[in-house]
Amino acid sequence: MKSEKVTNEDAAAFRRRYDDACAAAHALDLVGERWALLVMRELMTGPKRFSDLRAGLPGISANVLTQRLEGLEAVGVVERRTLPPPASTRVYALTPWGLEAEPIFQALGRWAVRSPLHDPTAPFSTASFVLSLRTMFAATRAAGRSGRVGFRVGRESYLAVIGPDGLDLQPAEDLATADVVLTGEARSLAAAIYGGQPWAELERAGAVTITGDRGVADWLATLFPLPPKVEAG
Amino acid sequence: MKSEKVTNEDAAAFRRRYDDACAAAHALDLVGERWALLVMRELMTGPKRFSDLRAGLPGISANVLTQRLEGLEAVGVVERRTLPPPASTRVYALTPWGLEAEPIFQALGRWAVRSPLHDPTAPFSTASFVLSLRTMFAATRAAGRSGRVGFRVGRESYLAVIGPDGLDLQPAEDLATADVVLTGEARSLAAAIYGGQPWAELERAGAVTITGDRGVADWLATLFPLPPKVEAG
DNA sequence: CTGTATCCGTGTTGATACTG
DNA sequence: CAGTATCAACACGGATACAG
Repeated sequence: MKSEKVTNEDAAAFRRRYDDACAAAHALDLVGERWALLVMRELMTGPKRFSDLRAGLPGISANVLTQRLEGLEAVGVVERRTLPPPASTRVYALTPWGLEAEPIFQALGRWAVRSPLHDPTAPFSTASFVLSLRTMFAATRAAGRSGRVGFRVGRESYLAVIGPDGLDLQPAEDLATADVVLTGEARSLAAAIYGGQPWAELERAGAVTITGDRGVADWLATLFPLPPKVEAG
Repeated sequence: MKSEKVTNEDAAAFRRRYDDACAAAHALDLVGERWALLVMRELMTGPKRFSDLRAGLPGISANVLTQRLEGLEAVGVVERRTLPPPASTRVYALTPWGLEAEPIFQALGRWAVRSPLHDPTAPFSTASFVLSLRTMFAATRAAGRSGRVGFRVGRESYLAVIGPDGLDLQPAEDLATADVVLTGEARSLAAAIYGGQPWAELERAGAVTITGDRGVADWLATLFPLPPKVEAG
């Protein structure tokens, strides 16, 4: 019934657009709907299935996720893929242009992390954690030293390569080349990296497992400083 | 009547918040509602009155603008001020932290300007124009040369100082120190600076008036390159 | 003249239940 | 697992009336 009356997808995607030539306003036409940017955030670290997206987006309902994926696909930000057999699963991925939206998340995150109302105890998806590391890395703190840190969060794993060119943090199946591998929930890893909680404490609590060079883990926890909070309103 | 039932402003501002520790998600809790970021955009170039905001936001209704201003004030992004007599007008201004949100607009704008669906013929507010110049300035194109360009758009005026430190573009009442002053609608100025339309053509059409060194105006129009469009979906 | 509050039609959002 | 259908609540936007 809906598809009978709508002549093209653009009309559906732009039901309520801003009438504004400003490119930032256009960005909000494209990805300003509720949940749209968070769907993109989940896809920034790689293709995901429908249910993986739901898992990383606490509170989204299935129909809204469907609508957002359709809308993002219509404007060229997301594409559907079907994995080759034997998986044959349908996944959603960002297009190359969608991938270029990462600076938007960095700007939003850097700004909002100063908010006095920010609640860091809420659910924290793996994609958020990975993006936050890429956002908050302070190259000046690394001071020429280099290292390789593996992360295992849930079923996903990532490798962070810190060197003279900064931080390169990407999904990686093989963490054998890492100096140290940190295993745990995103929230626990964040507690050490952002909250200053000692690794040993998290290990005792069973929240984190460290394999390899603990010195590198301690060093890592000094590389992601948070800016000071704004005075509460 | 509203304030009788609502215990605090946070409840009103967060009726529909994401349950997510990600700072970018929190940013959307703060400023992700429809119109909120565009209200901030209008305030990025300085305090404005209610009716000025409406003028720069085609399509917003008075009650929605009131709601957004209340919400942004509640979270510490906007503050009300009353100008000293004899003006005694109430204006809205960004707080220092609100002003720090400019990188968000730059990231959004830089990303969306590549969109094949972007319509540059829509209304273009003065604030958008000024922000777009700050966003798109390419320091490498200036190549060591310096200059001072005044802009008069409607009743507002701005001074752009281009030098070794890049571009500094701020509101300024006195444009006497400018090498050249460009007067016209934002859209006309953008046609030359972004669209490559010759100044002379715009002058003949009565859309732009140039006072001073035309060579500086021509040079200016080379300093704001737009990235290539993405292939249409 | 500058905002603010209220009513109301319309469309979007989100929870539950359900189907391929 | 991957979505669709239905429905209630609420947000948006227009008009209008009101307050400083």
